[in-house]
Amino acid sequence: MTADLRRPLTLRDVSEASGVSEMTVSRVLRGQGEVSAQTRVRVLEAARALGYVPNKIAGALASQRVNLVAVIIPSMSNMVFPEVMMGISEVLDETPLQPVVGLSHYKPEREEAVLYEMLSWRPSGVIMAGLEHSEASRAMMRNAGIPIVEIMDTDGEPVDAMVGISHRRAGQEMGEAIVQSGYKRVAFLGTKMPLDHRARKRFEGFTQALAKAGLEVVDQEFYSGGSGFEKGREMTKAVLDRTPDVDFLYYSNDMIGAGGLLYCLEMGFSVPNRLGLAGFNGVNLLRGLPKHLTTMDACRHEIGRQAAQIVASRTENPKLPGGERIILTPAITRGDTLRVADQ
Amino acid sequence: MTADLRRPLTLRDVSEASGVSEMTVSRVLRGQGEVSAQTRVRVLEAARALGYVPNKIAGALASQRVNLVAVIIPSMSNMVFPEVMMGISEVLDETPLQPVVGLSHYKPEREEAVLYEMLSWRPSGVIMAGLEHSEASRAMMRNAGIPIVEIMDTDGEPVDAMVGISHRRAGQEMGEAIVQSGYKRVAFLGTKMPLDHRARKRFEGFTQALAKAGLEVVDQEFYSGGSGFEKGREMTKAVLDRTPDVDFLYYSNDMIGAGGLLYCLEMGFSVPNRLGLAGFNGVNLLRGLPKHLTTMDACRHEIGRQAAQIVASRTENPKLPGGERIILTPAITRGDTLRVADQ
DNA sequence: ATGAAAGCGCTAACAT
DNA sequence: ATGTTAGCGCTTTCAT
Repeated sequence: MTADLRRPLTLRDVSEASGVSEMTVSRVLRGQGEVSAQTRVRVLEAARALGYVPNKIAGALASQRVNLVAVIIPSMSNMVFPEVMMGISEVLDETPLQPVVGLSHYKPEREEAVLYEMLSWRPSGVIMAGLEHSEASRAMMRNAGIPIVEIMDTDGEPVDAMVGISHRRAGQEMGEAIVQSGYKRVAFLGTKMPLDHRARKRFEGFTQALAKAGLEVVDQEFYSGGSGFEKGREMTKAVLDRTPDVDFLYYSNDMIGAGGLLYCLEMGFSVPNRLGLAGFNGVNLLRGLPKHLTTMDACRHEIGRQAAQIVASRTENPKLPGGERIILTPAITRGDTLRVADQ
Repeated sequence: MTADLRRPLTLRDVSEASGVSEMTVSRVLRGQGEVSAQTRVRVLEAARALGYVPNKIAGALASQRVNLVAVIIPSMSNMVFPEVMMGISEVLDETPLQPVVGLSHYKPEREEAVLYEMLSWRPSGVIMAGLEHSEASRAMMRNAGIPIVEIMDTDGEPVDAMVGISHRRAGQEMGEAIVQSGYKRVAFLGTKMPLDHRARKRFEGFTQALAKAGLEVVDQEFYSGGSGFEKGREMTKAVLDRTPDVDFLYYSNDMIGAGGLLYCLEMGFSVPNRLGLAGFNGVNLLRGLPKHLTTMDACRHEIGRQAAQIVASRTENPKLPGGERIILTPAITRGDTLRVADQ
């Protein structure tokens, strides 16, 4: 059935096989324009028989339309971005748009290279994690002439639209909850800040909330590299050895928080009375630990949905004004590792 | 600096701004062909000043070359594929090739649609998870005229190249190790089989190994949906309630295995003496649990590297024969949840 | 309802 | 070292 030439098939091949003009074949294959039922069938059969796969490169060049949305995120391996992706996919699945993912590995220069590469394919929109980018990246986004949505973080100025939560506020709220619960000797455990702006902002909001209550972080421990349980254990041990009278551990993500929690339970600490813990992210993978870690949902799924929705709407109706600002409000999941407020 | 027209910039704009022909501008921007240092500088400056981003669509159409590698995997959310992706990226980063990921969500019809979509962009190669595909998918891959590498699994016939491990053999070896250790009443906990061919093959190899020792699986429990600790706990509880005298639990992945392990320890079972456990995958995220789960490394990183290497080599040298078959051999990580052989 | 011509923005191949 | 010409495989636009 399949003609075996060592040349990719073109519309012309389908046209010849079906005896219908290239133009009409194109119309059938795109399901666009008036075509008689009869010719439609002839074309479809010929295309299937030949095993024709349209060349979107030529199509895109001719139509000046590319149904791709560039999604640029730091990493896929830490459980937060896959959930954002799901939200994006859910919404784009209802449209002709398709997400294409690029990874920056938290490096601005890599982010810039990925952005350049993706823009060179002329996507319909860009969804980009974070608000901190190289000046060149910002310039590219400003000049791209397509919807740009910066996601996750809202503490700063987007190039165009933004969807996210205030990480400063998130840190603040957790700090306040901890103060409310009567903890006094609080430690922070997290990623090395320069690498992760959102963690830094949470830390800033957090220390600010403590300061309001006259408290300071009594110890801190930073790491870089993948976050697993073991990292959480090690860091927790380090803090507890160094500062035995600490009474609260605030982790910059749930994964290290969970590792820390397991360590504390093993060491026989009474959680949350002698020692409280909290993480960040609401990783539901972790439900099933001996105790539920207190955490805060970062609204990742909803962020993905809203960002995709903005790109979809603006693609469908390019006259829309742009500059959307959607600030979601995360809530604390109290879990079992923060004692109830003591007044 | 940046000219502000509402039309995407073209090579011609850079050509006019620099007073150099389009062709030479193209050569400079691609770093190809002899160009005097002087004109190179003029072109580069003009391009940067304008904020020109090349149009790869036009470039690809003209050159008939697309430096994209289609990677089609079931999902990103279960920790096994991100590691494969890292292996792929590591190798492709040394080449002009770029991975583009598509997700099948374990559905053959979705896989087919994603493949069609990706092939329509005329990638340089395809890396596809698994050996089981719809007939139409196999036909597309056969006719694509580019390197096709099927990964993860080697129990079957690939369209072109394959890189992976034998999951049947992996199940067998774990079964043999369990028998060796003297366990007699073994249960299996895993995904619903039709959804996951590799889990099914492990199960088949596993039961076969038990059968050789005159044993049968005494209970089994299946689930669908995301694998988290909680699923593992629930399934484990179900099995232990139903079959209290079970002495070994074999899980189809480490995530549910870890949930099960936590449950067993909480319930006070003596692990690995009264009750042994094993998982599959070697998720190093999980190091840091109270006990190391016995598991088997699926060589995911190496699979990614080798697959990418095949695509890279064949892209660089299209005359290579193809049909590569790379079968990796996973090893058991004994951990703390399988008692030592008792002869 | 169908077709013919022109051209999308680049690069291969061939001048010079 | 640089320029010219002719497409790449489609879709847009305009005829019929």
